[in-house]
Amino acid sequence: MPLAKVRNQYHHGDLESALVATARKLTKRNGVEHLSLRKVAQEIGVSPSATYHYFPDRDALLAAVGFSLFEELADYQERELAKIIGTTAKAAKDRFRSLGMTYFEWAIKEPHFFNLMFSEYCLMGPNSEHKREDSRAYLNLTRCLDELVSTGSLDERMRQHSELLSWTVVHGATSLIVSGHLEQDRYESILEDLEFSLGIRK
Amino acid sequence: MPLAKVRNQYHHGDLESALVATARKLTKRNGVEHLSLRKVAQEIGVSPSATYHYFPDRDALLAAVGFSLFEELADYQERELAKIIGTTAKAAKDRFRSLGMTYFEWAIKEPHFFNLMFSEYCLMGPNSEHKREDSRAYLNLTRCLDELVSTGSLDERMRQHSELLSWTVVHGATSLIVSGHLEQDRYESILEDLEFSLGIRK
DNA sequence: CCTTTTATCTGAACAATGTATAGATAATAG
DNA sequence: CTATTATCTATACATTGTTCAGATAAAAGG
Repeated sequence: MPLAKVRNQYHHGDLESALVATARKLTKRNGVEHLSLRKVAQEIGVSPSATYHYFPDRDALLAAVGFSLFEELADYQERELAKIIGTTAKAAKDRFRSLGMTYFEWAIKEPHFFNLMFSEYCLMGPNSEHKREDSRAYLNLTRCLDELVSTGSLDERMRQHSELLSWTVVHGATSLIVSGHLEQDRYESILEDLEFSLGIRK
Repeated sequence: MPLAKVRNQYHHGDLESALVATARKLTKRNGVEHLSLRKVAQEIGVSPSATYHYFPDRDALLAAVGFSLFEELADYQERELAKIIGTTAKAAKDRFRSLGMTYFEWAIKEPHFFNLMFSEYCLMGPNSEHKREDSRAYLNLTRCLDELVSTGSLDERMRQHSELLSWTVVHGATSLIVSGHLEQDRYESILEDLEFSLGIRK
């Protein structure tokens, strides 16, 4: 049974994970466009050609990193969501706010990650297995909106409009701020504008 | 007086414009990450080093292309806006809808352009001369919202919330669709959701 | 245990890239 | 007509992604 052994001079043990992890680290530091396959291999202590046993090319490695980041983001959101307990209207509103804030904070903390996720390396084709409907982040949003309705904070007629609206506002504001087109301190007020327009009053 | 002469074997005449134009063409075809400085020079018929008299590096050329695209987008939006004449409430609503649709259509027609504009090549620092407030696109939006208010289609209390909300929804939905996270045919209904939540009824 | 097979990695090579530097050429100014 | 300046070329270098033949180790079969 192949144990995850430490570096063995020739056989690495778990090179695939090491490639993704190291590519993640270097992307975090220098951004997508400056990630070098050779540097990744060098950092691990392996020859450049070794990578081609696990990824057909550089793009595929970056895509693997990118898609794993969606999971990381969802993990982070769910951790923060879990901190808000209760079934009151206030708790539901806090959770809605939290979903918007965590998306933004996560992107601001690591803008290179955010750029990778929505770059041409992580394009989601029509047959992609990573789609919106399956995504945990989107599921969390729909659940949160349902809570708002059931606690009387969101009008039922607004419910169907609020789903894509919330998502696009949160993503759009984050994208604009990360790319420098919008000041960072505007974000929270945009969330308030969203809640206001959806009829979620304090 | 130096006329814009045709290729003169040695001196080009207007190499700077040619560089931007050719980089634009190749980016449109192959995307940002596959743009090669040498290919740009070759296409023009000039040596690779010649480019460094006008741009310090590849990133600067791409930034020049990117920033010029913001002007192109605004041009397109204004051309379409000019087709809708009149000061009625319906005209104002049509213009609002047009602003959202043209942003999206422009991005869908040339996704490589859209990706460049909001990539790390076109980062807007705090001292950037290309900022939101100056931007024509944003000015058109504010004017359009003022029209909606003055024609009685938008509540004054909603006016202040609608500015950033409209912008982030339009940009966010476009970004998500371009990156494949959202189906293209959802866009128009998102605009309708936005109008509904802002209280702009038909 | 030994041998064969398979998975994993290395080494060397290739073309293409961004970029720096020195020098050539043409336009301009005196 | 000469000197100066702007513009471009030629050459070179390190780095990149990628390929391929072969080396090495692990697994499988006897």
